[in-house]
Amino acid sequence: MTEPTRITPRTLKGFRDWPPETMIPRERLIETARRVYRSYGFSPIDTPALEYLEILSGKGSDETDKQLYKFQDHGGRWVGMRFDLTVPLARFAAQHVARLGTPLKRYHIATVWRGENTQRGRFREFMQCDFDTIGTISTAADVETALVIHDLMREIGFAEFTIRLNNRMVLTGLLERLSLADRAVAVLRALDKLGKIGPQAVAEEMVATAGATDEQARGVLRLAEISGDNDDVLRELGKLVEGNETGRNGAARLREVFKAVAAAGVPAERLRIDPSIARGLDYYTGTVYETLLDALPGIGSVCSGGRYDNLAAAFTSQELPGVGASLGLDRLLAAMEELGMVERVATPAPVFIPFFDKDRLHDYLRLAAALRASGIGVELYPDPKRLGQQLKYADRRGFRVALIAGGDEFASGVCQVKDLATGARQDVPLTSDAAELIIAVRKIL
RNA sequence: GUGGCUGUAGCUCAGUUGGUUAGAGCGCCAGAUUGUGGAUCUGGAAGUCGUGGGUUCGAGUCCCAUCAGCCACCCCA
Repeated sequence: MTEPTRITPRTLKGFRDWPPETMIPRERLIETARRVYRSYGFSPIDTPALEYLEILSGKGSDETDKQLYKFQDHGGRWVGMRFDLTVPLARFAAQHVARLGTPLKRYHIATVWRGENTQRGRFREFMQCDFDTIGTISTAADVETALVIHDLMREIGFAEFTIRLNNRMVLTGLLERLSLADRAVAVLRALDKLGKIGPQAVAEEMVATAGATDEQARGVLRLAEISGDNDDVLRELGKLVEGNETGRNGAARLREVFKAVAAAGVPAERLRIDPSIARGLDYYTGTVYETLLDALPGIGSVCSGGRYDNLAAAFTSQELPGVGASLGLDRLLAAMEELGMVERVATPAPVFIPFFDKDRLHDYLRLAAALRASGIGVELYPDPKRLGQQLKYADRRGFRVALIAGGDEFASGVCQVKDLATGARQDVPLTSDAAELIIAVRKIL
């Protein structure tokens, strides 16, 4: 026998494996997102990972085109892997909205791919959890979007986070007043960096890359000088866009959204009107959202989104306004891990049955089946090894309860219920339906 | 894509101006303890020093390339 040539097992840059101890919390996060979305009436959809290249390219900024994974398929078609869930939604809506009707509320939890350089909390393959409301321009939908973000974060277990709100129309209005509207993209891109590089550097960038005058740059940066609580900011903002129709509407809408979100019970300290956030994506036109973790702002926004006037203009003449946001699941998970919020459990089932007596396999199988029938997850150890070893295994994996039954127990018709956290044991009568056992186990769980 | 830092056992790391058979802690496996885990003790397995070249009598150590991770730019979840 010659030694076979082995291939080094490895994963691509920016792509990762998910062993049980990371996949279990990841699935838990997905379940939470689903539950919250559904509670607001959003319905699930899915779309293909691969789309015709023409569907995907040219939809975001020129950057997204560069990051797009693209290739020719076996039939010579140019195809691309989706880099977000919004463009596929636009295509989906254009194709199906006639049948589905509006408002169309959908959520979409799926993997996306971006061929960009990796960093902490930044991968080439990652999961997004999008939710959008399409076909309405009502402020109610903007408000609901913020409420969903809030519920989502709270349900996931974050107490301290900040949803930053702005409205693109405020910025547009301001830029119109300053005669900078034609250079909006470059100006807003610079402005977006305010928190990171400071007003001085932002002004320099505006002059350098957007061709703004010093005076124009100063004008934009008056946004940054606004301080105080949310009400103060709103008031100042109003003054700044005075006399400009778009800006006034934007400020009014921002105020409306903010008031309604606060009225719906979101604590004021979770909300922050921030006139400097622009969001890079060009298609946002109204309210924009960004969510930062107070304990880890450096990892970036974990849930971002906004309102767009016309999502599917590239695909249909039908106007489809909408609003939505995207939870960056893998980034959030990376943050939670860093903050020690991820409990390392390697078993999804809470109950462990050691294979104690090698002649009692059938009894153990029946016992396990009875508990599963009542909705309790059970793992039966596959080998009749020493009990100590089996319990050690159960301990390592994080099982909560062990059901121990050997010759003594079977002889007296009981089963030992052991709480693995406390070590407490108790004998419970073993019946064919295991009713008392189930009650005893439930008490511990 | 550009620039900087890093890469030794499953994990965290040590490894002297290049010099014999590359070490530790934790973890893992076994035993002490043939029916009870988390503690202790004893023993054990495990590394082509990221990978491929080069310099050298000799490379974990120096040089180059490459792959991967982290950081910055850029952009974003």
